[in-house]
Amino acid sequence: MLRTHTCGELTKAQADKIITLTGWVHRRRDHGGIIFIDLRDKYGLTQIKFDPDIDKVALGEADKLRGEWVIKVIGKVVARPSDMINKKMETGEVEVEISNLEILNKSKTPPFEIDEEKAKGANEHIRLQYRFVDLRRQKLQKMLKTKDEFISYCRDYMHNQDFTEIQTPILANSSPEGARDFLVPSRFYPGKFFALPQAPQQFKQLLMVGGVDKYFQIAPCFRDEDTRMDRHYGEFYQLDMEMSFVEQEDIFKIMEPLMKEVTEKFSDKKIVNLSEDGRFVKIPYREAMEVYGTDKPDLRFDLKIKCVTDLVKDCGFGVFAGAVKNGGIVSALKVDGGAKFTRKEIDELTELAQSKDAKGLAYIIIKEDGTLQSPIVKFLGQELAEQIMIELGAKKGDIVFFGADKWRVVCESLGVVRDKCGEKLGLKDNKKVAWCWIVDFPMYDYSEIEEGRIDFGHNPFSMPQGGLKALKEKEPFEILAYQFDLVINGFEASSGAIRNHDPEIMYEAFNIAGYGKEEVNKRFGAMIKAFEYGAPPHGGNAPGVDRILMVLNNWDSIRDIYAFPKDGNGRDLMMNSPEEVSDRQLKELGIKVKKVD
RNA sequence: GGAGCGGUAGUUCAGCUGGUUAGAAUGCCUGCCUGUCACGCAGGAGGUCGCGGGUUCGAGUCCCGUCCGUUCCGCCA
Repeated sequence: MLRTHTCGELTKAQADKIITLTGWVHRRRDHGGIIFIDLRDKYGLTQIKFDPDIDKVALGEADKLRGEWVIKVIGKVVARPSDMINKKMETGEVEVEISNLEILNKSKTPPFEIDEEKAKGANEHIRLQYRFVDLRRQKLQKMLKTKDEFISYCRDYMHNQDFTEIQTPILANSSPEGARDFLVPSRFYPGKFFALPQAPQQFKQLLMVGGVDKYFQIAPCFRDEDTRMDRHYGEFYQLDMEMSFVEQEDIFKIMEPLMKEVTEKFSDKKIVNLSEDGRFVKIPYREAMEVYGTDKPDLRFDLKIKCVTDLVKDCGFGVFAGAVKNGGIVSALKVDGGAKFTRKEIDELTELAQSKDAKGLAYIIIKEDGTLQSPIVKFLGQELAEQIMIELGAKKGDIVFFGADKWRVVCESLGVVRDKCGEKLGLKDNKKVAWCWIVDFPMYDYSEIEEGRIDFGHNPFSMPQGGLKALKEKEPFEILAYQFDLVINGFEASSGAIRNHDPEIMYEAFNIAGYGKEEVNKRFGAMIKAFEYGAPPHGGNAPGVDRILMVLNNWDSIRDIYAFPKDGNGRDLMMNSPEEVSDRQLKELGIKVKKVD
């Protein structure tokens, strides 16, 4: 080792020892006759000092030291007198009087400062270009460590539950998950392509057929979709797991203790909103949509949407009565203390609702004197308006928002309004974690692409509740699936399902969505074939490692959780990828690139 | 693909209804300083105000176009 100690460990216990430290020049305070330098490494900061005029030979260019130079120093640990102890510093009760200095590497001045306070202001674009410098920041060092401990904790837990970690192929084939694939051209078979897995879905199910019984993997997943604050471009990691001979509840019972433990271990948050028996709350999809306006509700706060269709279906207000007449619904969201919203704030909420296709956002404010202020009361009539307020339990100082439209539009538009109000009123308490399961997702949904077509609601491999009988007898949109999501503070942490392991049910399920037998055989041949050879009932899920860590640690962006993240536009600014490749490589793969200007 | 916001010193930003030589903080460079710890003090360098066009006596500021960044929607577990 080049060093005897790290910059984070010296205390007065080592006083008078001769030691060697290495690290980066973090900060320099030059007093002429004495120079102080905070030397930094992963472990902390230690103040070293020297008189640049003494022993010029041993100290060499000590007086030229600049920020981020890498140095090695030999010196004596000195206990500081009591009035010079720096309590803000872990190593503040000592300093090192150096007698020898070696410059291991010089550094240009980085384009931003490493100092935690100053660095966080710097533009992400430039920090990503210099990620190797940015990683020196304490926050990112901590992130790498936390992520390592988190993954290691999950591994231990799964192993203790008798799960086997198995690596599934990275070079796989295009899958039906719904996202855009990353394609990898095949050299042996020009014109054919591998796809990077969007999830190891098919492989893990095949492992169940293979008798593995309990599988897990910290699995890389690849999706070529646009980024978001909680969606990293290209690749992300899931704690992917699957088990045989289980029902939905068995999966919950494996996952819940782990999620509780990691919440306690990796955050300073308190778990709220558990059900009476200490379990995670389960909310059916339909209820989640109607009450919270989303399938990933933030349950840290209690704002609820209530259906008022029956109250207003015959009222004189055309917007409400008309919506009901057209088969839609009318719902209301009471926001306690929302009367203080300004006109501008209400306009912003209206725009938000409109982003989910609402035509507008009606509201009634109950002023402090008890009168109702609203553009719609004159249409509703005073009596009905008051009746609605009573029904909702609205009081002075509250505001009530209304949605009147098709079911989905009403739910989703009031859902985004609910979420925004929670944020505006400070109800999203960072000291709380609200986990919940969303269960009973519909098996099918209307296609958004093609009018009148039936599409899979979520994952096509889920088992329909009621099995083949339900598929044959029920209206497609009435059929529920053993399909569930795990939600944390308004973020989807995981989705999972009991799978469809029966070829006959599988063909029928796909048939309803308009896929013939041949097409199913062609696209999922391996799975169907495997299911014809004794597939056990099985199910599983796959919590997103990065996203859960992001929520637990209050990190603002999923990009904070990666050592080398892509930027918001899917580029690696440091490595400059993606990049053009040589003509030779393209030729070998039989690929011609059309130049786009 | 659509919408909002933004682009001024290495970095983070200010710059009003258009008006002399475009500022601050921090960083950087030089000098002084033996107790600082976000050291201090004095001095200095550093700008094609993203780019192109227009309006105007005059544009960082107004208008149009364009590029880039960012967040959201679409998309996506």
